[in-house]
Amino acid sequence: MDRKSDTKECLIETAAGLMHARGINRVGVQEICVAAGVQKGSFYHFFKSKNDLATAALDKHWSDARNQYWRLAFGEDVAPLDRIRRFFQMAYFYFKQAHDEGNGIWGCPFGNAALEMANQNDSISEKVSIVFSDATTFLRNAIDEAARRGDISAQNPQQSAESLWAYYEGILLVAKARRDPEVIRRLGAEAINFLNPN
Amino acid sequence: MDRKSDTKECLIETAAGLMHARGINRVGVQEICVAAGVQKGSFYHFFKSKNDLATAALDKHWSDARNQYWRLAFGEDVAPLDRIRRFFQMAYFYFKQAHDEGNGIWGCPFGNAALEMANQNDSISEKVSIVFSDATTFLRNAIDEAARRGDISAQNPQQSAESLWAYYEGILLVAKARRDPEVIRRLGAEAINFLNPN
DNA sequence: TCTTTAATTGACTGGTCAGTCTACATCAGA
DNA sequence: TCTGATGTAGACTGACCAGTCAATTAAAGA
Repeated sequence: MDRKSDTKECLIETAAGLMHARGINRVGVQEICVAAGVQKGSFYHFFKSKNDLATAALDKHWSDARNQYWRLAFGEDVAPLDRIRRFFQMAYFYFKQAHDEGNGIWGCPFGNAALEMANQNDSISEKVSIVFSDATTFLRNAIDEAARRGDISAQNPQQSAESLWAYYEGILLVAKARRDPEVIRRLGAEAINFLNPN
Repeated sequence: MDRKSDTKECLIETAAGLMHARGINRVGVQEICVAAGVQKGSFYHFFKSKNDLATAALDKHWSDARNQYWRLAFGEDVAPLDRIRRFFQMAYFYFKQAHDEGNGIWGCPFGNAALEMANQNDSISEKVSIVFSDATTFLRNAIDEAARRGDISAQNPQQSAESLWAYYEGILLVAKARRDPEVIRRLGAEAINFLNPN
């Protein structure tokens, strides 16, 4: 069934882009259908609701980010603290490029969705929660390894990882609010201070 | 003109509450009017648009928070680093209480508005930007004083202040996403690590 | 009292949007 | 070739919503 996966995949990709750019609530099903070259009837053949599609779009965002972004940043070719530094640098490059190409700063799709849909849609909130945990684990692993090497003395590695994640989300929020990618570069460089490296 | 200020003020207060709880876009003019006991025509007598009211609501949020919250937290009765600690603790108590009363965790009204209205409404974005700068100044002043006292060695106090603010926004975002006020307590306690106190 | 301005009322407009429904097309397997 | 499942098409429904408008009332100054 090529048609099925084509149409469905196309809807998810289109929605992922539009919803990241403008927010879930501010993109219509009609608009997604037109952009994807799909009729409304087909849309509701594959998805039982718009939130269903939004959840699928978040899934796609995460699997993409995980493979093309996180795995690279946290590759074991450099020391663990450098992986964290690289993660924040890559975030800067990514958003700087998007900004220079004329798109605004869209921020973190999961953070955006969390704020937009909190207390409104459970399946999306759950998805965001899972992504947050998954992301924190990447940071946690690097922190653990850094502690094992003696690069830092981590009293509470899990909490440090959660703190770094919150910091990352905060940086993206401020950068989006100020429409200034340099925020990510400047504040991202401070991230490692959190861990009080030796 | 008592009527004028009464009706207008009532609309602003009602809108501030509803919009904080559910987001600007998800509250209708009609709903605000009903909750405030005001007719639609009166609404548009005082405000030229819904965004106009939203901006006024943010103004009220900030003047309230500034007077009842920030001034208290950053009172000079304690050492500057303790003011920052107190600020994060007060945030925890505030959101914990709201959570226990059955309201969800609504997060920071300015961060919420920033993400919701970014690339959509300039007057709201500008307002948020001003509030962010103002908030950062509170943190900046405390950091400067701490550095003067030798409690910390601040190489770049402005950047440290911005980092702390981003961290605060990130904490509230994660707490809202996870619907867990304890996030604010746990991660808030780490905030001061950023400044590498002596 | 008369006049002008401020405030209020609530029906109405035009538009948007999520989701439905019925009819039709395609295709795989029997 | 027939059949049933899968997918496509797009008009339609009903709800909602921001903003308008003409008519009315209240207050304020001369």
